[in-house]
Amino acid sequence: MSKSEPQAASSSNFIRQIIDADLAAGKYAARVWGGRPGPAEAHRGGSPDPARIRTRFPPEPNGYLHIGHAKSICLNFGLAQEYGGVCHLRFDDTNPTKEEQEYVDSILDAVRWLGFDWGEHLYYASDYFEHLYRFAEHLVEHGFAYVDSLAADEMRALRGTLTEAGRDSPYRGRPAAENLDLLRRMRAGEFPDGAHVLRAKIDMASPNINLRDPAMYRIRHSQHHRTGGAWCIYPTYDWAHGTSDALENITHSICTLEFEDHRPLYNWFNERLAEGGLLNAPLPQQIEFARLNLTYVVLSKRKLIQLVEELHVDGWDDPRMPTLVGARRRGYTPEGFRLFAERIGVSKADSWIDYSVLEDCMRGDLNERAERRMAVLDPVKLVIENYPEDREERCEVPNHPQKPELGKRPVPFSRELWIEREDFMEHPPKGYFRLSPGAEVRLRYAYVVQCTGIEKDREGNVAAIRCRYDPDTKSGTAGAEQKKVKGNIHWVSVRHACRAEVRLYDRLFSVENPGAGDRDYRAELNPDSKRVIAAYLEPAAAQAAPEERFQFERHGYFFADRVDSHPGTPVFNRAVTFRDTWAKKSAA
RNA sequence: UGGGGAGUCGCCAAGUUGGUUAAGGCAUCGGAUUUUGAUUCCGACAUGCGUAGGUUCGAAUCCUACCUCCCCAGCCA
Repeated sequence: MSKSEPQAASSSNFIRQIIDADLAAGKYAARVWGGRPGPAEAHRGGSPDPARIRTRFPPEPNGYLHIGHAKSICLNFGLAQEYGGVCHLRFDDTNPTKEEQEYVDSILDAVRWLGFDWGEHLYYASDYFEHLYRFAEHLVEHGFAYVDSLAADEMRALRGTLTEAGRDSPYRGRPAAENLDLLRRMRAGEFPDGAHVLRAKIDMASPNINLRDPAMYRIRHSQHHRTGGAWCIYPTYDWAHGTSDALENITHSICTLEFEDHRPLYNWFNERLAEGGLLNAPLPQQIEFARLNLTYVVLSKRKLIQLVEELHVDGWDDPRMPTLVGARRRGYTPEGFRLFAERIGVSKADSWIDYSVLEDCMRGDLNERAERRMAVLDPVKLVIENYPEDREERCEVPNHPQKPELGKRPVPFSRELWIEREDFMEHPPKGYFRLSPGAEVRLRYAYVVQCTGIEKDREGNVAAIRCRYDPDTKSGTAGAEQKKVKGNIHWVSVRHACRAEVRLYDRLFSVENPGAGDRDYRAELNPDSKRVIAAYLEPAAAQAAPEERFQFERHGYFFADRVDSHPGTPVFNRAVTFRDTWAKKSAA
């Protein structure tokens, strides 16, 4: 009953409890594993399953993975790791009209990026088509399935409603031999799409509508991205999913809440096949958890497609998209996502996670790993009157103040600097401790300066700020700390600055629940979700490699764009800002 | 109005074989440290567990009734 060491930060949840109980009871101890997925006969004679549990992440390759999938991926792979099991990556590719290889590739990439490894366990439901077909014949032979020749709308009419029982199809009583013949001819391609469907024979009066003789096979004469034209009948989700789990020796099949009332069906198929000796017991068990809802975000496939197709964003990997490719390009990190998954937990209660929780997880990770740099995003010139025109010097600046082991870098300093426009106020409110007429402030890692005056343009805007520096206050020199000032602002030497494109991203939507009620979510897009500016960077940021991350001091975390950024001509995306208690306080 | 689920602090979420002070995280509010108004650290933060009754020495945990929310009538997954 030994359990892997509990992860310090993780708390109990209902899935861990189920697994703990199963392990304690030895529920899966006798399983044998034939080395690869297969029916009972393929596992027979195999060795005891080396995996204590088997979970699986089963995406349909019909779109890009998003943040909601990240929760499921972390859950399934995380549980397997934690319990000495394995997690399979299985493509649920049972509907050829919606699936494409492009999506397979991007999903593989996303899971790998999140830091998970499926090892040799990469599977496809389409690999099981032959097994499934054989199983179907078995069910037909035993009177558990029949071929229905009703049209889709006729079938719907007989299904009944939420409160009325359904009625039997006139084809429900077809003899097994006739069903078998029809099924074989369906497979052989003798019938057009929609002519027949294979149905499980369960109970048309069941209060659970999923049990009213659900479809198992439909005829679809179309090319499948993996099996090509080999098949013209394709299994439905309900028929393929549980059986695929069983073929793979899955122990805990974790899915979202909407499948709760499919569970009896999931078990129905597997139990019948196990009784027939086609599948190995113990059978997998389906466990449902609440899917992720995130404020300020839409995750529905339909809406994401619209955002891309209607050009509200720049593509699936737009840094504002909640897709994993988008998050990656934004500068979010796998570690941040894993922290997020652990932090939000898992339960069966419908819940909404505030977007700031995700942001905070990213800050938490980025704070640890990102080297610091100085960048001025909204520049105004600062002229140091008493600093010689032709002089320049280097300031030794730590790459990470809390991690001296990350070393230092030189930052050039000269008479004219760019500073942040918002770091100066001609008429400061109380509590403002940056630059203002007569005020003193430290130029971070350099000197203390005192504001002596300002220059304005014709419109009355501040064109330049003038100041004098105190030569005895240079950071790192003896006595530099004598003069105490509260304000500490960053800067970049005008002469040495690198002008670079910086994309300031913000939430895509300006309301918590886009599209709630009857509103059109597209009317709730945040018009300022992307702002492109030209910023001034210190030299050490100019040579950034693509996908290099920095903290721009006093701003937040930035990520060199993986497609547009090049050393010497960097382009940065803002991943996430800092928390800003001053802005919060002054707004209040 | 059929079936299946869920309701514990602003947001998540432990706790559910009844047992005495209802974990933890995030947020928030104080305070300390700080050459990032960041980080870090310390402290505060549910006489209350959807509501109303009941059982009991004792109930978030058991019983009864009720309320609210979510899912299901694809040959989608």
